[in-house]
Amino acid sequence: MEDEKKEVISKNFIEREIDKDLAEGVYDTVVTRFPPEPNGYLHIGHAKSIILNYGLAQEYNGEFHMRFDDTNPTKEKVEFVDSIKADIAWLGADWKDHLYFASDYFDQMYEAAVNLIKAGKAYASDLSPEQIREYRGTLTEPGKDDPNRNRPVEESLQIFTDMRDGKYEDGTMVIRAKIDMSSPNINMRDPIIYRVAHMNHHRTGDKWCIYPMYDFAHPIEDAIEGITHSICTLEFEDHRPVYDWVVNNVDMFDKKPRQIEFAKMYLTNVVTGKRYIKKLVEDGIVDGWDDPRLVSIAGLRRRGYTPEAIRNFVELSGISKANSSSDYAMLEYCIREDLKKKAPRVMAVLDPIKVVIDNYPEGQVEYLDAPNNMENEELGSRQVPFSREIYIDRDDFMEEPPRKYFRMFPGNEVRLMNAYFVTCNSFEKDADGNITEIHCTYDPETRGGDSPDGRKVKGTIHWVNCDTAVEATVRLYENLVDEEKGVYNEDGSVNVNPDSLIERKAYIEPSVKGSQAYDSFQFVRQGFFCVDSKDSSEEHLVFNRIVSLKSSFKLPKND
RNA sequence: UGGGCUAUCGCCAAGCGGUAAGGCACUGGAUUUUGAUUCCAGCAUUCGCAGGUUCGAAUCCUGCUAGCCCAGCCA
Repeated sequence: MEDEKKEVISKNFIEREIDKDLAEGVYDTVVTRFPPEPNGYLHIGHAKSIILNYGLAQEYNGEFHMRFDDTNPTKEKVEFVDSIKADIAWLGADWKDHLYFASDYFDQMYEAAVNLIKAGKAYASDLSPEQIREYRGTLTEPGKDDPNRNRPVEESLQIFTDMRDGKYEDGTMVIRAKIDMSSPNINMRDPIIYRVAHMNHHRTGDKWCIYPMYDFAHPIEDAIEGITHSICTLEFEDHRPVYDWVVNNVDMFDKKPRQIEFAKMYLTNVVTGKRYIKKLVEDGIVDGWDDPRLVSIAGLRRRGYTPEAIRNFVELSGISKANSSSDYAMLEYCIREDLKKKAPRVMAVLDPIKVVIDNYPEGQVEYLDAPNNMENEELGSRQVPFSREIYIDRDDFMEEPPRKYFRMFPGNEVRLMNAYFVTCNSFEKDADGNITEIHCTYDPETRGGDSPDGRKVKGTIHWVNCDTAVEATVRLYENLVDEEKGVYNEDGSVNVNPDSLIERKAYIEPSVKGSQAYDSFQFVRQGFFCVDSKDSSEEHLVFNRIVSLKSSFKLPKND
C-alpha cells in the first residue's frame, strides 16, 4: 500500500541530481545538513529545508547533520540555538550525534585563509567599507582592482596574524580572495573572506576577534563534514561560483561538496520570513516567538499543529525552483487530516445563548454517553452532564430562518448532539432586540439522540450544560497582516491588522478539564480547536482556532 | 541597463520528443448524531508569447515578454 503510493509520487529535481551523482560515481553516499544561523526562531520555511535535507538523508541511507552557522557573533544568541534544537527535534529530524558548530572549525578556517594567502590567492586590504563598495563597481559596470591586490604575500600574512592578534580595529582591515574584479557576477569580485569584529562569541568567547564570512566559511564547513549535497535556497545561486572556487582552491579537504538550490516556501495570507517575525516580536506586537498567529514552528506548535501535519504539508507542497507560495488552505487541510481521527472531539459553545428546557425536571442532572471520536473507537467515550438549562451557539438559532436552515428556529425540532430531540417554543429578547433566552421542550423518548419512532431531524447542534460548563476565552487568531497593504508601512513600521486577535467568552464541556485536555486537540463543529498549552490555569482556558470554518457553507437568502 | 534563475488549471506540482499525473481549492450528487468526515462525479484540446525543426513538441532551436535574486566587513 505504502509502496504503491511511493511509486506514484515522482522524484523531485534534487533527487534526480543525486541519482545522477550516484550513478556517475561522483559520490557514493549522501550527506546533507541543515545549517541555520542562531539569530532567531525557526519558521515554516525552515521546516521545508529541514524536512527536505533530513528526508534525503533517510531516503538514500545517508547522514543528516545539524550545524549552527555561527560565524557572526553580532547577531547570535544561545537562546536561539536552544530553541532551534528543540524545534528540529520536535519536527522529528534526528541528527543523532551529528551536531556541529561552524565556530568549532575556526582554526581550520584560519589555516585555510593562511594557505590561500600563501598561494597568492588572497590578500589583506585596508580599504574602508565605503571604498570597497566603490571599487566593487555596479551591476552593470565592472569593478576596479583593490590597490592592495598585489601586496606581497609575506606582508598579507603578517597583517592577517596581526588581525588575529587584535592589532586592528573593526572595519580597518579585511582579507579578500583574489578572484576577478571584472566578473559580471558581483560575488566573484574579490569577496571578503575574513573581517575584524571585536565581539564576544556565544561559544568561543574572546578567543577570536576575526570571523570568516559566509561565502568562505560555508564551503569549508561542508567539506570538513563530508557533506555531499549542500542544499540551500535560490538566492545563493549567484554564490555557487564562489562556493566552488573555495572548494577548489582551499587545498585541505579531499571531499568536494556540491551546492544545489531550491525555492523557498512562502504561504498565502501570512508573512513568512525571519526578519518580519523578529520585528513583530521586538516591537511587542505579538506575545513572543511562539505567538500562535505566527508561522514560527513554536507558534504553530502552540496553535496545535502536529509535526506530522507540517511534514505532510511540506511533502504536498513539493520542491522546485519556481518561486511560489503555497495556499494556507493546504496547511489547514494537513492539520485536519492528521487530527480528524486521532483527536478527541468535544462540544463547545463559542457565543452562548441560554436555552431552558421547560419540561425537563428542575434540579435534575443526568449523564449522557458521548463518543470522543466517532471515527476512532479507541478514543472511547465520556459522560456529559445534561440538565434543564444549557447554552447553545448564537448562530445555531434563527428567529426567521432562511430556506434550508435546519438548525433551531421556532417550531423546529433539532437534535442536541448525544442528548435529546428538542423543539423551540418561544424566546426572549432584550431592548436592543438581541435574543437572550430560548425556551424548548424535549422528547424524553429520544435520549441519546435517536427517536424510537424513527422520525428524523435535519439539524444536530452542540450544547453545553450551564451549571457545569467551563468558562474559556476563545482567541481567534486571524491574519496578522493585511496582505493588500503590504508588510511594511511607509514609515517602516510593520503593518498590523488591528482585528487580528479576537477574544471572547465561551463555554466548553467540563470533560475538557483534566489531563486529557490541556495540550490536546478538540474538534468542534466546523473547526479544530486547540487548548493553549502555555496557559493551563483552569480558570482561564484558552483556545486557539486552528482551522477556519468551511468557507463554502453559505446560507441561502430568503426569496 | 550586467549576471543568474524561473514561467504547466485559482494555489502547489509531475512531465525530460509519442499526443497534459496528482494534491489543495472549487462545483454537483449519495450517505451521515457535527451543514464535518466518508463516498462518487466534474474541473488545462492545452503548457508565458511568436516563429521554426519534426510524421509527432509542454518537452529541441530562435526571438520576444513577464517575475524573482545579486552592488553587507549579514547569512
